[in-house]
Amino acid sequence: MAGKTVSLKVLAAHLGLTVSTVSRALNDYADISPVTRDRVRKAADELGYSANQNARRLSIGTPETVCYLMPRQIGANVQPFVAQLLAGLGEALNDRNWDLLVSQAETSVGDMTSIERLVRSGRVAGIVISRPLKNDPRIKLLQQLGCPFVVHGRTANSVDYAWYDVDGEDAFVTAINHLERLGHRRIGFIGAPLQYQFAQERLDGYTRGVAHNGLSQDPDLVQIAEFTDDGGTAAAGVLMDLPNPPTAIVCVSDMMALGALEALHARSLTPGEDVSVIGYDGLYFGKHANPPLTTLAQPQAHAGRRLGDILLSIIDGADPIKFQELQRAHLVQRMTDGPANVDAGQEDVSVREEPQ
Amino acid sequence: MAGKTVSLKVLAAHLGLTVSTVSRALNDYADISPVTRDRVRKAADELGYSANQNARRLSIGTPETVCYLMPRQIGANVQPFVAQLLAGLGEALNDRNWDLLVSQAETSVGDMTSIERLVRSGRVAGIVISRPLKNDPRIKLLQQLGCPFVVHGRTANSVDYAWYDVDGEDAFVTAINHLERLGHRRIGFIGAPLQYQFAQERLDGYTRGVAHNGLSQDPDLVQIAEFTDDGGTAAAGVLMDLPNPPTAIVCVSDMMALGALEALHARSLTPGEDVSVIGYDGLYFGKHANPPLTTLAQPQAHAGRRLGDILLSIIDGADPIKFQELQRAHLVQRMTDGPANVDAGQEDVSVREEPQ
DNA sequence: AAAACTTCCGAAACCGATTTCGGTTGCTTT
DNA sequence: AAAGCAACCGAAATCGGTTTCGGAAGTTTT
Repeated sequence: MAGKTVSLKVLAAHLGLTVSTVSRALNDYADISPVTRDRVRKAADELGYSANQNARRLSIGTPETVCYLMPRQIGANVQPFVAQLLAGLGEALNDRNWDLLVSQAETSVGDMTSIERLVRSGRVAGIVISRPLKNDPRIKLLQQLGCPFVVHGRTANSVDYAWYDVDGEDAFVTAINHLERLGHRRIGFIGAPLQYQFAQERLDGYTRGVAHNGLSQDPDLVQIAEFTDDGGTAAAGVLMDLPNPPTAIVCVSDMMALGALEALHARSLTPGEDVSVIGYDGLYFGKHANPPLTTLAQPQAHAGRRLGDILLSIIDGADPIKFQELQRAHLVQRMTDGPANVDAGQEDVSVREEPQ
Repeated sequence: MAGKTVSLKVLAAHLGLTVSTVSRALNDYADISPVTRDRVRKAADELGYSANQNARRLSIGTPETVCYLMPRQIGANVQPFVAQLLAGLGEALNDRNWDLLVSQAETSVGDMTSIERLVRSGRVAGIVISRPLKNDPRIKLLQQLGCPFVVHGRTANSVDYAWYDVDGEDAFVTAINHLERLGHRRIGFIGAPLQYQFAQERLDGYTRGVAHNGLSQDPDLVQIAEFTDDGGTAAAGVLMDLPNPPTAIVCVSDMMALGALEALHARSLTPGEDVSVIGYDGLYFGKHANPPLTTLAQPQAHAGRRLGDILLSIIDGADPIKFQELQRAHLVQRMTDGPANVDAGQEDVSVREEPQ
């Protein structure tokens, strides 16, 4: 049971049949008698036969494999969502016994050449890409190659391909509305470089929410920084050192929000009391932040599964533009949102509600 | 340039050569004249030819692919290290143009059958598995199958296969020594279920460190709980409600340590002052915990790269038992370790050193 | 100028499956 | 009993490459 790999040929010899008969028996062809079919099945089990996939896929003409293109690290950042996404993707593929390949390139031109090779060499039948740029060249390439794909996120012009995204703009409108109800009139925004579409969307949401509620549109309230916790710290520092600092800050990511909290601590301001902070991502760790971070959570577990299903549908011939799914983020209230404190910037801890 | 896939045959026809000549030209055979070689190369580029990998690998007899077996979620836990590990693995494989497959199974018997299929169907030339059980059946299976593999972590008996691990036992001795120097005499241990070998190792380190330093060996100081933050909270609760609670706690993971911090807060104890807490993993997020978590960090980025290199060496024929690499964890001091406070359990915030 | 080498390329087997097509059996029709 | 019809299986082509082997040119040796 250990030794040599058992091919269709040796299995056939073992049974006194030909390879074609054995193959058809294993693949449930109608012209094989039930008794030989069962006999073949049994022998295959005993000998531990499993069809060579390279041969099989060469023959049937599809690699039965899709590829997830891992996003490069942005900054020194980890990507905690990758594991969950892969789990969901794998689940969708497992139902068909397809394989999941992961690929990553150092550079963005590396991405381009590696996509082209993956497709041209017949290794993958479809590709999932994450976190596209505003105008992402990979999408045009995939379209030119005629390779089925689905995007986790969107680009600026997202009409002619399949994507699954969380509505960042809507989420930020929600956040602004929430803060407005808490009495905030000057709300700061900490953003990421606008080459990423998600960064633009969330800024759009902020802008719309602020305008819609008639809040301050002071351009100084918008701070773009490096997409890391340190970036968040720096941006929050700028905001709080403004002559007229905001009473609340929304951040494009939890990581940046965590950084922002540090800036508040450094100024002896209490998040959620002196200044409200809302992050984005719903990272589990935010629960243990100081204080626990209020955030806009996305249903990550679901994303992988859906991306897989969508991609398989497209490979099966469905029209890509039928798959443009927008999920809503939902507000997870923890401890960093609270009523506006108009004295922010001055120490005023008398309004704390928590006992002890 | 978009349309049909260009095979060796059409490339040969385009050039007026035979497939065998073209193939040998592309593979640098000596019996092809430099001029035709260059001519072939150029045409291949222009037509965007890329050898079909299923055909190629069938022919050369190796899948040129390795598989990473994703660990199942333990508890409701995320696995932030997976992305980094995959990045390192991919890097090692990229050097040879090999592919990286990821696979995951719901159950542990699912793991067994999926390993067997992956190997028997010739899809992978080697496998990486993470976080083995004390006595992990997957290892025996892989050995029986004759499939090259390397383990990220170790089992109880780890003499006859390749592994890469961080020395959890040594790390916990280090932690205990550190706490002893800070004056702690009663140190609690929050562990995970001992079916995982890493859980046993870290407990062993704790036991050895405590014995070596002549500290309290009260069995009540050892608490095993679910491998989640809530498990950590529960275990820390038990410890602190002891008649004679510890002045410090070491935890088998950062996640459990974060949970432990919650238990301390609930009792109005200040981590790092009233009770010291040391985690394990070096999660980046610990930096933003309340307060920032002191931890034993492991060099995760390195792990993937090494695992990939080791596996490739074994596939090349190297002896697996030559690759048994033990990395050291190092203490990252943040804010949750401090001098022993013998009044722990009673509220005493007068010794805080931090201003404001 | 014939023999002996090189140099370079084509023919064909092979990797391990799938799938079409055709040909035996054995059994039912008249 | 001859013809017709299922049911069942084998032969062979095919997928797209790699690799061995042999042979036709062109060059050098005698």
